[in-house]
Amino acid sequence: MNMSNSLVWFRRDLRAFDHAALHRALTSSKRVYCVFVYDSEILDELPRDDRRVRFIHASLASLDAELRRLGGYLIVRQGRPLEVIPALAAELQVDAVHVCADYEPDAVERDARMKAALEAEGRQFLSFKDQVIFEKEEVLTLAKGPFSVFTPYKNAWLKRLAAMPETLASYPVDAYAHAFAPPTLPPALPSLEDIGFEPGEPPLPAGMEGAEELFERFVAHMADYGRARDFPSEDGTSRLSTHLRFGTTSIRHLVRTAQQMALSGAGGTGASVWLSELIWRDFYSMILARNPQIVTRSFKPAFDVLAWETGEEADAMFAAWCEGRTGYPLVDAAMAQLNQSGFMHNRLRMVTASFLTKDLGIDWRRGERYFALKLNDYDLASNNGGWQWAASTGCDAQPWFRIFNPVSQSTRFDAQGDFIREWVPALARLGAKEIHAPWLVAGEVLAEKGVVLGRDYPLPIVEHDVARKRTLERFAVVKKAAG
DNA sequence: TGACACTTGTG
DNA sequence: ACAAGTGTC
Repeated sequence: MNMSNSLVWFRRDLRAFDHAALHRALTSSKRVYCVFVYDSEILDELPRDDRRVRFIHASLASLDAELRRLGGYLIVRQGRPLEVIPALAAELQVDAVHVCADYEPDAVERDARMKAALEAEGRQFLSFKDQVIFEKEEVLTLAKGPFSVFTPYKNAWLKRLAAMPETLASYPVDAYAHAFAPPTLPPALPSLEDIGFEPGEPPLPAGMEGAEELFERFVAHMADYGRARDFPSEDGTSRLSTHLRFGTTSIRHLVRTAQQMALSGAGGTGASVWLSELIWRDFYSMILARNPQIVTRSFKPAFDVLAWETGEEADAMFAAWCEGRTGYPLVDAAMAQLNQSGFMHNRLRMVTASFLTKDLGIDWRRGERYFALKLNDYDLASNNGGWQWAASTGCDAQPWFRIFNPVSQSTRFDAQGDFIREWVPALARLGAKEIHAPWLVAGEVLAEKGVVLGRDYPLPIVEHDVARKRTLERFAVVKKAAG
């Protein structure tokens, strides 16, 4: 016992099991307090019906309930963390503030300032790896350098994990629960209204129970994941991204399960395909941690010379993309899914990102910001990585001359048109033959099914084959510089 | 974690 | 015609 009082500051780790900071605090202190701060600087920017705030709010209730079951409780404050945390640390007379490390550039800077502020008052700021399996220095090339291509990174990652299986060990909480500072008052978490938001339900099952419910359902379908994950109408993905974003589940728990299922054969090939997706998450986290400039610049600097479309017409095109009015049914269905639910299937993130950057010639940063505003699972590292991948400006990017055809993506991955019909009601009566490219269908046939293009559904705002040629020209200027 | 233009091979 | 294969962007 080297400390009397400790404070665990929860950020994107909203759970009370397998938790690095909580485990360390409980095993090193006599009394452990827990706090979450609604960061007013972040909240002020959000719409009053923000789905993620609802998710956080519901997840905090789950976290507080579990902490109380264990004998502790959650303190919830609102304000600027750099003011709230040091003040609370002084009020509770803690020796240390424990956190799980956050690798986003803004968080890294905030935590550095927090550490300085706390140390100036004689307190420690202790940060622990929790939200990734391997941090940026842990998976390196033979020459001890960074990877920038996924496949060799993945191979080295798997090798490293095989050499250090203890990396997946849980950080137990319940066995050390005696160290929780007991609650002095009954639960009194702030309501959504209290923090200035409209009341409402979270967009998906929230909290630790929500994560486990989704995971159990997914595990039962793991064997088919490799195939089903590519078809947006099948709902074959885990849907755990939001839980990974807010730490209502544990990455070690997920990787452990995926690995066991892959080794035992219980998950077919699906388990190892899904494990790859979890490795992508570590990969992009590492890429961002090592290259914080990619938030605003291309990973490959040569691509910063690209002349993206700007001006009024581009703005109108961008608005049409945001609102799902491009005239390409799969793109519009995907944007409707995003706008109405806060989720977008991964296949469609690629399709819509390719459409914005390669068909409309609009800067990937504008699309990245729009996704940041809308996605429940928004994670800077993965979102930036995905956008730069699609725009061909990133590490391990698709070659710039690979341009998705929005119609063939539609016929391949939504062959029957089921996904489009679900999200674009105007096209609900069209058959599989007509729905992918309605502008190619005779007007009388469309009219029979209640569709007049330009009235009930837009004409395409751009011709794909023309746009494709423009994009090849746009990128030709960096052809030599970037290989 | 493509698509396209163009070729050759089949009928 | 049209599938299948190949080089190119």
